Amino acid sequence: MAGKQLQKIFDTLLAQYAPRHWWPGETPFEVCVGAILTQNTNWGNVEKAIANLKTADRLSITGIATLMPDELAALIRPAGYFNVKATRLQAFTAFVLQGYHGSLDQLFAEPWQTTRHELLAVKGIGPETADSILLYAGQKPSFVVDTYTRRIFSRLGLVDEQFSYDRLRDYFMDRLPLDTALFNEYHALIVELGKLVCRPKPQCAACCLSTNCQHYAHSAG
DNA sequence: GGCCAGGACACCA
DNA sequence: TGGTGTCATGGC
Repeated sequence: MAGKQLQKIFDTLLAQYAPRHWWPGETPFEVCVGAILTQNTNWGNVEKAIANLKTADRLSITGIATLMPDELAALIRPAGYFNVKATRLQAFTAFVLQGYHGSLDQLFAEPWQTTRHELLAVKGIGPETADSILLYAGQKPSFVVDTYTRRIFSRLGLVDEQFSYDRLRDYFMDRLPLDTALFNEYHALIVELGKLVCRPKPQCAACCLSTNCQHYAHSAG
């Protein structure tokens, strides 16, 4: 029943916005970098940081791992929190180098639940970042929950806004088939809707649910 | 000039 | 276990 509801919401979003073809990133490693850099940051800023890494020919596991922390921080400065994220990027590259000989293919060859557990043990990789890496870089069926997911589905009355990350994630994974393509598109569509209409402090519940809301033009800027 | 953006972590009660 | 402060740039 609830699964059908989630499927219907997905179908509605897909009809409204069309496939989003996520994640923006030319390689799995670029997706991993983007997942870390986008933490609490506008994607446009992340693109600038990634462009800097490409220009410096440092968008690779060893390229990032062998930079001095302050040099890496300077390159990713546009993404914000650059000192914190430089540490996190190097923690991730060290993890892949030490545990998997620098090979993402080897990392993703494990059972993905094991990979998730290991990713969460890397300092600076929380649940959303781990799930983004698994889903969009590793093509594993791990549903990604983000701020928009929480806002939208709590305002729809389907979940409690106070749900933990894992409980919210379980809500989707217990009700949808473990389908990588479905999870990929579902999260992308949620973000698309969220960016357009889901403001942190809506004037009414419809502000995050439909572009037809009378407040939409105002709240969406 | 303030708000917001595709979080995570340390610290404290 | 839950709440709060910190990390920071750039667009609107």
